[in-house]
Amino acid sequence: MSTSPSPEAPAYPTHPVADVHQVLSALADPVRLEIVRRLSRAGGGPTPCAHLYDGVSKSTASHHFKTLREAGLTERSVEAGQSCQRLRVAEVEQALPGILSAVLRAADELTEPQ
Amino acid sequence: MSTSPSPEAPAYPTHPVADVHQVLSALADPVRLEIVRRLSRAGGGPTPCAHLYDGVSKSTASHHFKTLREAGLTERSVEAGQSCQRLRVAEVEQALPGILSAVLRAADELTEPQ
DNA sequence: TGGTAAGTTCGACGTACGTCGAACCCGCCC
DNA sequence: GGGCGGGTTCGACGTACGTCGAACTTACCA
Repeated sequence: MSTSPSPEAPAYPTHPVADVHQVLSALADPVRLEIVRRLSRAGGGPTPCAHLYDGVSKSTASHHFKTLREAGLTERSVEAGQSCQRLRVAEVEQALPGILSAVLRAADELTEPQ
Repeated sequence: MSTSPSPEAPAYPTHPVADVHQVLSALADPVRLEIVRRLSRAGGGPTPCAHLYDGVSKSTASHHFKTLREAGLTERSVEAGQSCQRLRVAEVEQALPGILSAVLRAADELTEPQ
């Protein structure tokens, strides 16, 4: 009752897209870049956390999710009881035109040298 | 060996453009981003080191120049006795299409908010 | 032949960052 | 109800990074 003032308490607020420096720092870490890449592959929809990383512990991954959210690159939601992240493609493209797509392309070419 | 083995000893070799991670890291530092911005403003030609930074010591600036060179973003030359840096626009654009221009644009808009 | 100015290199130092395990929370479903 | 799997938070720890001043090199100039 008195505990929750609003029906949906937003414990994980969506941040505005941060400045170039912070966004570049967020994207510069290999683990985070991979998360963003998978999010992009997922077609822009909310994706369960567990599908987004390999090789690091849950706590480390959670920390990276937080960093990405604070840079405004992703937002959190809960779908069917699972915590999910979504890439804010449109918002990021508007704030920092071209950066996300260029970085994603470069990352893809690194992975698939073709 | 007191003498140089080759007539033109390249003490400061030009590096190939590094991978996305290293380039993003290089660009993520505010001091380095400013250096790159000024280099870009200079029209792509070699620019004396002293014109490229404010607020940090010479040794710190020299360290940042080295980081940029190792990421393949810049190269060093000597013009009229002065040490100069040049932005490798074409090479970076070919290796990582769109990234440099997008970052530069975002940095400019940060500095000149329209 | 000094002297000065510009750059680089070399430690040193403090802070920020990535990483982990443990503890905790929350929904599910046996 | 009790256990379980997925996430988050909280220290703690080690390393990487940005910063500086001092020392050194080189080039230029009086």
